[in-house]
Amino acid sequence: MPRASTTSDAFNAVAEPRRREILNYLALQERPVGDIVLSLGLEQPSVSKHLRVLKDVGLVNVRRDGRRMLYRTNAEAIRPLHEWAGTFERLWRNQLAGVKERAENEMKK
Amino acid sequence: MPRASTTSDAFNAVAEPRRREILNYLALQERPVGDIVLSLGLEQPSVSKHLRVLKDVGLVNVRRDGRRMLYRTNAEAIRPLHEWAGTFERLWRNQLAGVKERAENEMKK
DNA sequence: TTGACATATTCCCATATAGGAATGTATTAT
DNA sequence: ATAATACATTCCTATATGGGAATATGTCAA
Repeated sequence: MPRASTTSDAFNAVAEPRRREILNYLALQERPVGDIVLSLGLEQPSVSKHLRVLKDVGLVNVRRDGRRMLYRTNAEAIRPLHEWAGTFERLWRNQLAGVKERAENEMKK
Repeated sequence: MPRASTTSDAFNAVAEPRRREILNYLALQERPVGDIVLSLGLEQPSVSKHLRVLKDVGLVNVRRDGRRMLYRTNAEAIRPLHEWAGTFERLWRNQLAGVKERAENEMKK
């Protein structure tokens, strides 16, 4: 069995660095495809394909404006990721505290 | 060019659902491989392979205990994910506020 | 209508999977 | 030394991928 499809969920979709860049870029304003192409320096078909994946998992919304398509990040779809990662927050705080404490004890010697 | 390797970074590594389950399971205590096999109901080689990926990207730590290997989640390595997703937090808050407001305006009509 | 513009899709290909089965390696017990 | 235990690795295969190139689709302008 190969890897799960990139369109199977947000986790798989954002595994690709360019798609994360696109989401960053589209976070604050909706933008036409051409702007993404220019700003991120990717080929147009490549951008369209990435947008397709992002749209399929609901990470971006689209609307037509004349002959342009305006895309925008749907932040809500990123939330599950943030929440899953957030369940470990306590742990890294404690782990860091432990490291710090050990370092301080080391100083006292 | 195919997809980036699962071991290329934490984002790719956690795209696989079973690996997220393993990280959840190993979050609070270190555990031997056999426990993971029993608890998650996966085949042993499969678990070993997933652990290899997680170890390669630093998402778990290992130590030997006799003939067992004790694995534990390294929460610190999950942080970048949490932080990247967190940059969108404002947005989904605003977007939700917008939805709520629109709904309330609708009620007033 | 024809052409230009903006975006999407298709085709081709090398590559990295995840699972299953089988086997290898390290460590302890007898 | 030998067996048993606990993991790790290898081999196999079907499949989804991302990039490049070419082409298709849709919309506006003249």
